[in-house]
Amino acid sequence: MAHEPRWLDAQERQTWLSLGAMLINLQSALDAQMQRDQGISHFEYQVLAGLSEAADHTRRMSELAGLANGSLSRLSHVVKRLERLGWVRRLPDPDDGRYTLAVLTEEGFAKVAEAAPAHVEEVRRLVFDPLTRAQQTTLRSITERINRAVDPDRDEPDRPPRPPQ
Amino acid sequence: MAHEPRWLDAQERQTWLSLGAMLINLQSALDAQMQRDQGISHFEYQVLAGLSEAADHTRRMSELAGLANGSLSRLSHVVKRLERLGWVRRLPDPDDGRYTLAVLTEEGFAKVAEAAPAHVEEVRRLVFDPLTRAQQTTLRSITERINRAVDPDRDEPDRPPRPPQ
DNA sequence: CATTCTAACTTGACGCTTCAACCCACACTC
DNA sequence: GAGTGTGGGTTGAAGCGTCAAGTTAGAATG
Repeated sequence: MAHEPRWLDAQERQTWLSLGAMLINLQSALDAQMQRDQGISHFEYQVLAGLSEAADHTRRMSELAGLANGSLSRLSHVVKRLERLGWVRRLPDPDDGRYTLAVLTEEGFAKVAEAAPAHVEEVRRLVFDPLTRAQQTTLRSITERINRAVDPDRDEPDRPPRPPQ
Repeated sequence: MAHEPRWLDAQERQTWLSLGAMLINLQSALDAQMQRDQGISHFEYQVLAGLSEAADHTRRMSELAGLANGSLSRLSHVVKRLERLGWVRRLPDPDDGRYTLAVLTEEGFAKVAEAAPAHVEEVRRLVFDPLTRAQQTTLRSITERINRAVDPDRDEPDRPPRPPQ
């Protein structure tokens, strides 16, 4: 038999409602800005940006999917579109034919460069500017904790891997 | 001519990456739990829960859409499905025929009651348990600030409306 | 009381994401 | 080196959300 559930109290309830709203609305705001200004989705931007930050503008598909927080299947469909648009090329990894490498083209890089300034500006406006420095710091810690609860196998970037026992 | 964009520094970048990941992964975790245990989406649950919390298990469609953070169009499609499943009924508001009232049925209420315990448990596990009390408090404040930045016309619940000048 | 306006809601089509099935390259085993 | 396993990637179909267009009820205007 199950225990009586630990219902949320009034405080927690408000916090949860507010977080739930943010989950939806922040996403759609970022998507709307990117769609309006650049005609691409926020996810497509993340893919292009992920490539532009790689040393040779090249990444494995699986690596890219992780960066953009999407499934491999979703990425595959999206990269097919981006390839049709001439912003990305795909080729099998010469070192290991199981991997596929996605490479940013010149035109693709130009697109990211064009989109980036308005995007950071929007992130600043919606996320950082409304918060105090202390809140920004706490936000990082909060999101890292929640991310670990959601996916314990996840390794936060820039955090040294815990040494094996 | 545009100013040089205020790029994110290393700190901010990590915070933003972590928040972006949470935006996606928390949502999909909640969705996955609800789909697995109850065969419905998290959004559908929110709709049913929104009705179950109303005095007479009845709400206007537009009110419901706001509660569940979805468009009216999306809600209309979803309620059609919930109606087919026998969990919700729709009728025009007798007081004002422009509104549509959605009413939770007995079966619909039973469904929410069945789904609710595991849902709160999941919310606790993923959101509240990993955080300190102080972080929980700060989280509310952070999400409210971001929500206001995203949509300035939004009125946070349980916050007295600012008196007109 | 006719006209116009506004806002709530619905609908269908289109586009995107998911899901399951599949293919393929390499590793591992015997 | 044949057989099996594993994991990366792709594909097509099915389902869901969005968008634009349409419908309707009531308010506002004359």
